[in-house]
Amino acid sequence: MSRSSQTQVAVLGGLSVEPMTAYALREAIRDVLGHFWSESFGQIYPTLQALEDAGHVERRGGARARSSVFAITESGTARLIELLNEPVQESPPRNGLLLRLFFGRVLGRDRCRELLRSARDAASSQLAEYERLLAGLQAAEGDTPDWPFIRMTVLAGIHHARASVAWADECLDTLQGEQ
Amino acid sequence: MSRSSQTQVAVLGGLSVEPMTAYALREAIRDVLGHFWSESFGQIYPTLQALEDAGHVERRGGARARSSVFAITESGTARLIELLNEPVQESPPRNGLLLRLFFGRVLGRDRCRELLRSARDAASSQLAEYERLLAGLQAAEGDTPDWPFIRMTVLAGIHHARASVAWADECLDTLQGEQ
DNA sequence: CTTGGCATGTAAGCCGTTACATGATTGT
DNA sequence: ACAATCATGTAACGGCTTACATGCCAAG
Repeated sequence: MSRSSQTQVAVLGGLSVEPMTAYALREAIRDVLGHFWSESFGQIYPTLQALEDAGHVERRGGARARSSVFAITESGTARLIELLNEPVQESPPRNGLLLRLFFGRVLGRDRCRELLRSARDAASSQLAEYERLLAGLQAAEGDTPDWPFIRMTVLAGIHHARASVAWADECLDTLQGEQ
Repeated sequence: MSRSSQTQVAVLGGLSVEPMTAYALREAIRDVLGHFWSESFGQIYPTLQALEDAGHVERRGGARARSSVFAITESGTARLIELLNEPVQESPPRNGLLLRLFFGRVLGRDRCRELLRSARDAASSQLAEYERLLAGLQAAEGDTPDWPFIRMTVLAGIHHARASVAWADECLDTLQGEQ
């Protein structure tokens, strides 16, 4: 599954919740999927265009009028289901923090401690943010059929943030006091 | 810090351990950094060339002879330290599994369960692999100055794999029995 | 009447993967 | 001899980000 078809998932999925303008879609992707997904601005418009050409979305309102709203069509829904069923393909790992720590001998223990502390702090505040988000979303969406699925994505963030905090603490322990 | 300078980190860091051929470097990056970093084939050669032009590495053996070994120079070591000290820049998140689960209402509960089970299995076997790796590396590298840092990178894998297993289990619980 | 936010796109350019092309060496 | 592996590159293509370009509308 190429990157562009994953963009189609985000776009069709967004429109499957409700019809909206390209601009609103862009904001929705950033604000709602932002924890685990990103699409750059320059991808969304061409993808919408391609989906319109293929008949998977339709444009309501003049072609260049302000606020032309896109809606998913029946064939678009079928396409979305098809794409969702394609195998998940992971992108190659590229963790800049671990790359630096791996060469910690060269970087120096002190600087490694700094990196770990800031990673710990970042994960810790992210954890707090996810927990707030979970409570907020439960209040807002707790009754919708989407809720159990939305909850999973936030839970993933919580679990990973906790793991990052525990990992950084353990690493800081091993670097403590030595040298 | 652009991607290409992160490639330079991997290349210079690899050569800081010991001089080697481009081919060996490629394998080292894949096998040793593979858990958290990847470089494609077509990046390593041009990067080595650029580093040679800049005087950060030197080529020992004929320009096109077999087994021309690259070694890091003094200025290369300085450059590596400089690069390691640049701020870590995260790549934008793109988690295909969460993207699918988010639209779980469309994908269907059964298929979501399958995705979660296979994610759980993958994380679980990865966890076992990391634990084996940790033991193996401790035996092989336990006495070197690099060991504490190598250990951190494997620990990160262990913590995250455990988090993934716990998360998937929790999600499967919430999907169980309903509907 | 002007600032800021809504809205829609295009284009340049980097980054990176993959496929292709070539040949040497080593083991069988 | 031949296959596998070591070894070194190039080039095309695609994905994605960023910067640019344009204009409407509402509020102050």
